[in-house]
Amino acid sequence: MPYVPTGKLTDLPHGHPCETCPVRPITICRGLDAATLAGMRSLGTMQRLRSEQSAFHEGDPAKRVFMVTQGALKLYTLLADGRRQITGFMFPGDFLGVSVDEEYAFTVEALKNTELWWFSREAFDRFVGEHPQIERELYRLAAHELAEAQRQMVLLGRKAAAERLASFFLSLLERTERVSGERETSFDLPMTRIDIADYLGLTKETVSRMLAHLRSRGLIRLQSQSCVEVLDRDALRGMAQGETAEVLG
Amino acid sequence: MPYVPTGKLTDLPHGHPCETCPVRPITICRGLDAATLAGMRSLGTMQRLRSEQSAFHEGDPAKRVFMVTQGALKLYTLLADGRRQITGFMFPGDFLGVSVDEEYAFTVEALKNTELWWFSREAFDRFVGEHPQIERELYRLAAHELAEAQRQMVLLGRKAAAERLASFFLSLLERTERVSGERETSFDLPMTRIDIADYLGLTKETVSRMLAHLRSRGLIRLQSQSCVEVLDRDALRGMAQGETAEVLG
DNA sequence: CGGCGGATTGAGAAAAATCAACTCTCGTGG
DNA sequence: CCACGAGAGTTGATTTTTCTCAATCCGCCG
Repeated sequence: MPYVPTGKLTDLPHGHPCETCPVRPITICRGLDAATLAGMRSLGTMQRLRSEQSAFHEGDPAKRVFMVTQGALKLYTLLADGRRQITGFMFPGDFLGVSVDEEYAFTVEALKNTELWWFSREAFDRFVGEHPQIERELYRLAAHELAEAQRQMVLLGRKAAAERLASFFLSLLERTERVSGERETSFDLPMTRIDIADYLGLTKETVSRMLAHLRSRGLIRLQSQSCVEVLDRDALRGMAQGETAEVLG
Repeated sequence: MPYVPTGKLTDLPHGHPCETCPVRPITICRGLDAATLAGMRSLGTMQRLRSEQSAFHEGDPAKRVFMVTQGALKLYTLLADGRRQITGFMFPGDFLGVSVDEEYAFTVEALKNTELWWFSREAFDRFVGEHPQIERELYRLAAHELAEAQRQMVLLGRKAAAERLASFFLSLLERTERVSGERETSFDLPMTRIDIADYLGLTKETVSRMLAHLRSRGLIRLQSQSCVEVLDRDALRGMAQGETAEVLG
């Protein structure tokens, strides 16, 4: 029976302990067994990034693939006048295999101190050639990414500001649960309000206001500026899915 | 040297004559050679759809994969209250291999009379198992799709209405050129204004207004309601990339 | 020729962006 | 240990963009 990603860690084919992120564009983050990952790592070079340092920039020749082992990163694209769209975040266990173009189509920048491993494209291609089962896995994972990308298109194209934030929070909560393997009621926000805004297609002010709105409705509580507690998960999900006709009330 | 999709038909690895679409989410449309396609077709069943008929609906069990041979289709997702996001269009040569989930995450509906071939997932999996080189090709094509999806996120998250329309038109023009293999100055719009709006995250009225705006600026001309002639390609590209600070002038 | 649906245009409303002021946090140094 | 300051975050007022609602136009098919 073919492996079908469902977003639940327990459904992974090999039970690899690496966690998953709900929001990743060209990143591939799961489904490789420990031996495979060890093999990949033996080809790789470890690199530490301090907060705000970049692994690479949009337009750099795409010579490397990456795997995150610690920390968190954001992926973004800039328009000519500086407008920025964050297309995803990366967390430990996420893999970035941009075997698509000559140049990176986006910039990858650390949200905090981060450790990652990189491999040359050639070494990676050789490795994949020697491990054919990876091929299919990569395809399935890429297809899973595509489904995520579609969800993000729905969010950006059709959801109201409060719905976007609710969706984002739900994704982060579910990711936290996949990592811990337990039911969770709170999660961490390793990114700034501006980063959230640039991911959700909003401004930092709107993010702030919608945060206040979700709070005043009793859906969430801020344990700190970067820790969100979910008080009413069903209502949050309802809002994320656009069930709430009157978003502001 | 690994095959790297660049969007140009001449760069395809096998020179398969099937065309490409600029806008496709989980669709995979190129890179398979004629013999492979013939093999796939021998497994498949031909199906004709009349305009507005669906190949399948969001939530249907995902038992089939598809290949388009004639016509055009739209892929969309609905929110609870009926808001719709079109995540892509499919054209002849496009392949839809949703080997991701138990259920389709979107609806596929014909824009006009359309001919497609479907295969059961099992038959397709078997076929791919017998043709391992397809595996890698599928991964590369999916990665290419992901890059497209990212571009669409930038469009939906950060571009103004006129810029979205300009980007869309440029994509369609470039696709038309890839199909014909020649420089083109006009292209067809097989979808309604509402479809365009739902693809660009706008309303039909805004699409209409921005169309008028591009026209009044001399960037395009409407040969008919569904045929756009590009008069100033550079200006259109400039607008698509967000170079125009004053979008309305 | 008539009518229907798609497309356009206009006026007003709503959502979010922008601009501006202020507050809170947190790290640093006295 | 506490005061300070810088940057992040919040809140408010206003503007802009896009949406919504409504009227009309147009093209196409019967």
